[in-house]
Amino acid sequence: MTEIPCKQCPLRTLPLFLSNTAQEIELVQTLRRRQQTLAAGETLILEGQTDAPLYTLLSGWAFRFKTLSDGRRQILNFLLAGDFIGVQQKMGDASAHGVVTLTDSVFCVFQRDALWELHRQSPSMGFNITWLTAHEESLVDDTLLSVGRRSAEERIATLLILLFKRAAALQADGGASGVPFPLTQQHVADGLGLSLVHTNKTLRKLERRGLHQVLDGRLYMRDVKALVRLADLYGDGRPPQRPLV
Amino acid sequence: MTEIPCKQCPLRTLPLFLSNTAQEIELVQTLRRRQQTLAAGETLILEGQTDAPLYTLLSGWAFRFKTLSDGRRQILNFLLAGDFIGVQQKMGDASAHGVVTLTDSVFCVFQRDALWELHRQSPSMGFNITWLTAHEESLVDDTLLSVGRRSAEERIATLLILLFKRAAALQADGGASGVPFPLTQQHVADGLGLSLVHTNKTLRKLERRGLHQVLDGRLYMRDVKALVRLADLYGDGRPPQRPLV
DNA sequence: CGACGTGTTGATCTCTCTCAATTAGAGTGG
DNA sequence: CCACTCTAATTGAGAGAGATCAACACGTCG
Repeated sequence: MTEIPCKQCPLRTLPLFLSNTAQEIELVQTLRRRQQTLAAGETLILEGQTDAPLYTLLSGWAFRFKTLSDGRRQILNFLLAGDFIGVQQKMGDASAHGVVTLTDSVFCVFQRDALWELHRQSPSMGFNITWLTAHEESLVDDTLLSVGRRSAEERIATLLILLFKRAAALQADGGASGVPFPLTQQHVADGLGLSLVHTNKTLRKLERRGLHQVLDGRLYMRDVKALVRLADLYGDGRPPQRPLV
Repeated sequence: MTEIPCKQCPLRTLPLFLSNTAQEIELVQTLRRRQQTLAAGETLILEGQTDAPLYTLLSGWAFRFKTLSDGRRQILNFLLAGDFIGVQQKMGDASAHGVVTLTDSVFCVFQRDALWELHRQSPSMGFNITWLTAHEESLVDDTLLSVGRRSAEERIATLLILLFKRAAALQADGGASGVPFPLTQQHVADGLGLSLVHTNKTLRKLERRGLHQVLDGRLYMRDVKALVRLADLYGDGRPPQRPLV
């Protein structure tokens, strides 16, 4: 597979991403070491691995996770094209989480001090990385709210909506034809702190109620209103309604 | 209350914090607008508030949280001296979470574009902020693992250990005399996705078993080994033991 | 002194987990 | 083409961790 130069990175043309100056793109190109292709289900970063480099997910889906010693696994968040991987660890540190692909994926691999060089040579990109990191945290915040305080039904509705939104933003039709849904029910369970069996039953219940449909590896939203109501998500920016008492 | 110049910031002398050049301190001083004092239980940032500035917690305890419209609350993480607050929101954005104090607290308030100025004028401090942000995310990751996959006992053990560690790092004796513990059981419950009643029962169980003690607003660790075993926390860097089958 | 916030405990109730079994592809090898 | 194996999805049944409901104790405070 031939490597695509940063200048022609397919992600750059998406409306989701900021446009950069030619200089900035050149800088990124300098720091990029190579591309790495992984098949579905393969491990990019081992939990506890030291000296993992900085990656960017160029295409495909993956997820970050942590496990307990008896094997219980919690998926921390799902990674889609454009996401950073490995900002967390200080050089020399053990990675606090593993990363595994959900689909065949391509990653851009950066030299280990890329994060610092990026800050040093382009404060504006450094600022963006801080912001992206903070934004990723807010995704984990959302999941924590779900797992801590939402019922199984509500959690699943929330996950479907949020994943759909993210995936839809990456495709031209904005999700009209559904979005890829490469997760198994085990992934959904591990992402929401539920058991596999209960995840299955809840997923089926919502599907039978006509709220959504997973078909052939794609997710279709059939009743967004009902899902949003279930998830108790409020439109961007509007403050949550507090209880009247 | 007189304001302390950054040069004499009490946090700077703690071993936990990086030393900065005189220039960097001068820069921070420039961007700092004022100090703000809040009593225990007061709100620093309202959920959904727009244009919240950037803060730093100079002294005291606080927490970030999100709520559902029916009042269910999830505490995302606890904030101790030295923590940043408000890196998440892009300017103009609504804050995705609220911040409330647990004790009387003092915050440093920065002008809204401080984050950008810091990056622009000191890439090295910008880099540190990225790292701190990533580190805060990893705290949320830890909590998500707890809430998603640990039992009530395990969650509480985990929380006690992690809070103790953070608080102990801020005091001279390293926690030998216990650490402040300004949380009510409701806070513990909201931080761990448990009900108040079950939190109480579990807390009492661990206390009766001699694992810890909460006395007069301070937390004492009585059997760290047992707590660590319960929490399934492994020492820094050692990879988790995977199940043998 | 009554109101309120916090902690405590007992008694149910229920949501979700665990255990068990079945079905439906997809891939492999003979 | 047909067993055979594996993974993922599905469904039923029973069990249990944790939620909810209800009281009460204690200290603080106006």
